[in-house]
Formats: sequence, C-alpha cells, structure tokens
Amino acid sequence: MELAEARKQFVAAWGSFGSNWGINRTMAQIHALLLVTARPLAADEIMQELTISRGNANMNIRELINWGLVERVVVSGERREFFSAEKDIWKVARIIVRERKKRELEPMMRFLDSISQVEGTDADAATFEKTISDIRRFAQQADQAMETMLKADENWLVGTLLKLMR
Amino acid sequence: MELAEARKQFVAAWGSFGSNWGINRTMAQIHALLLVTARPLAADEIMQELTISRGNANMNIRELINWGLVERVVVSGERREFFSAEKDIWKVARIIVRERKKRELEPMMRFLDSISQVEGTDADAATFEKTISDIRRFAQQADQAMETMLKADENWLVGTLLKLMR
DNA sequence: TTTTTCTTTCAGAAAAGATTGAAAGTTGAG
DNA sequence: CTCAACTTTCAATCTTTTCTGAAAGAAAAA
Repeated sequence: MELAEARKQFVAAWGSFGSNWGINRTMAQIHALLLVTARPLAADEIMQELTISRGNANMNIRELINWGLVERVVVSGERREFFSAEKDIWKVARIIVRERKKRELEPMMRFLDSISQVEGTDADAATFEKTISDIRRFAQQADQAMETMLKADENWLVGTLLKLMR
Repeated sequence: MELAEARKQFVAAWGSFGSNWGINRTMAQIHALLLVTARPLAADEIMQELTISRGNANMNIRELINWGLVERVVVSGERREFFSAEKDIWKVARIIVRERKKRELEPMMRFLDSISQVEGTDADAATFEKTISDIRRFAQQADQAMETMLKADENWLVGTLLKLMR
C-alpha cells in the first residue's frame, strides 16, 4: 500500500476509534498524525493535513499536551512552535490509563463511597446496597490492576499471561 | 442517606459516567435503574422514573438486551413485558468487555493488519510501519488479557495481583 | 518602539447525536 | 374476527458537542 494512503486511513480510523471511547475525533486524528510522522509538525501543517481550522487545531493540541501525549518542540532557526507525539506505545497506553483513572475512576469511587449507606430494610434497599458495594469492589480491583500496570514494564502482561496459561 | 435520593444520584452518575465512555446517557441510566431495583420493571415504569419518552425507552432497552445486560421477563398474570438487569457485576463486566472487544478491538486489529505494509524507505515510512506494528502488538496483548479475564473467575485479578506484588 | 509573525480565545455556526410523539404494527383475550 | 393493550418505528425536533474564523494577545525581529 502507498504510504500517503495508509497514513490517511490510519488517521481516519484512529479518529473514529477515539470517538467511540469518549475522545474527540479531531484530538485523536491529530494524535494519529503525529504518531506516524517522524519529524515534529507546526500547527499550520496539522491544519492543512486534516483540513481543520486554526482554533480547532490549537484547542486539541493543547488538550493533547495536557494529557502528556504531545509536546512542544523548538526547531532551531524557526520561530513557530512544532509538535511531536510520544512514540512509545506502552508509554502512551500508560498515560491514557493514568489520566482516565484519575479523571473518571477515582471520582466514581469517591462517589460510590458517598452513597453506599442507605436507610431502609426492604428489597430495594438491600439490592441497592449490594449493587453499590459490588461495583465498589470491582472498581477497586480495576484500580489495583491499573496501578500494577502503571508500575510494570512492557513485559508484565506477556509474563503474567504465560504464567497463567501455562 | 435516603434510598430514593441515593438511587436518583446513582442513576444520574452512572449516566454521565457512561457518556464519558461512548455509551448513550439514557441507556446507562436505564441500566443503572434496573441494577438497583429488585423486581423487574415495565417500560412505563422506566419512562416515568427517568421522564423519558416511550420511543427512547424502547430503543435503549432494546440495545441493552442486544448487549445481553438486560432481559425480558414474563410476569404471570401481566400482559406487558418486564425488564430485569443482570445483577452480578462480574458478569456485567465480562459482557461489556466481550462486546467492546468484538465491536471495536477486533475490527481495529484487522484494519491494522491491512495497512501494515507500505511502500517506501524514508523516515516517515519507517515511523509508520513501526507505529502500526507497535500498536498491533499492544492490541494483541490487550486482546489476550481480555480473553484471559473472560475465561477466568472472579478471583483472577486478585490472585494475579497478590502473586505479582508479593 | 513598531512591525511582523505566530498563538490563543471565544461567540456564533454547523454537525452530530439523542429524544419525542404520533402512527403503524403486534399480539392476546374475548 | 374484533377490540384493546401494548410495542415498535421513524421523521421531525431538540440538545449537546464540536468547529470556525475573526479579533485580541504575545513575543521575536526590525
């Protein structure tokens, strides 16, 4: 397959994949574009490649930087800012896991704590308390699994699986 | 906390949590409502509780049934259909993992295969092939981890973690 | 300092996604 | 078979999210 075509398809696919997971399509596309580009790109190049506006590019680049997935790069002899993505996919995965854990899982766990005790002894009260406490327990396990992954190196998963599956 | 209030908060929170993850708010709310209700509910009760229209309720209940998270229940002496959610949170988690794996991860892996070979030998071609193959490898590991989880029982995670963390 | 180049912001526009409600469809009871 | 009770569908509408583009801001160069 031709490189230009493959790149275009990848950027589009990554965009729609992202939007299935609550990540803005453009943000995912910019990320994909930077992932498959060896040299850092300037805002204008990103705008042109994805045919998006300056404002949109700026906002989504900023968000990628917030996440720690992209960084500003100074190119000597150039006044403009350039942008470059973290290319190590394991680091990328860890960043995403850490951010979503922080932004979603942890608040959810705090929330579940806050509603875990209710008055009443009927079937609905029992179902409620059981459901909430099961979800809390599950969330805690997921949280621990993520912590372990965040601390582990690339071989953790492979090693774990081999051990488990004989 | 009062049960009615706690239920309301949980349904609302589950709805917004869901929409962070690409799941329609109403679908998540219906699921939450059924999770914390001991007896099966009829469509009218769901509509009333969440103040949503008949069409909306119908569409989202159907989708929950598609996912296997909710089932139709016949209540003897009643002509209407009633709905009840799977209450075992581990089963729920497995269903969600299985469905998203099937709907998103597997198509993505097939797609990555299709674009993994490109013409050219410059820096961008090299970056492209490396990125795609790294993502494929990562996706395969995630896929295997999910497979293992799907087959394993509730104690897999705990056991694994204890083993790993000494 | 003034000009030039580039970045950021944000109100309004556009697009995407969700919801409604009324009509058509189905099914069991009589 | 006919009626009544209930479910499903879908075009129109509403809501939310995303995007644009022009104006304001910042910082290097002249």
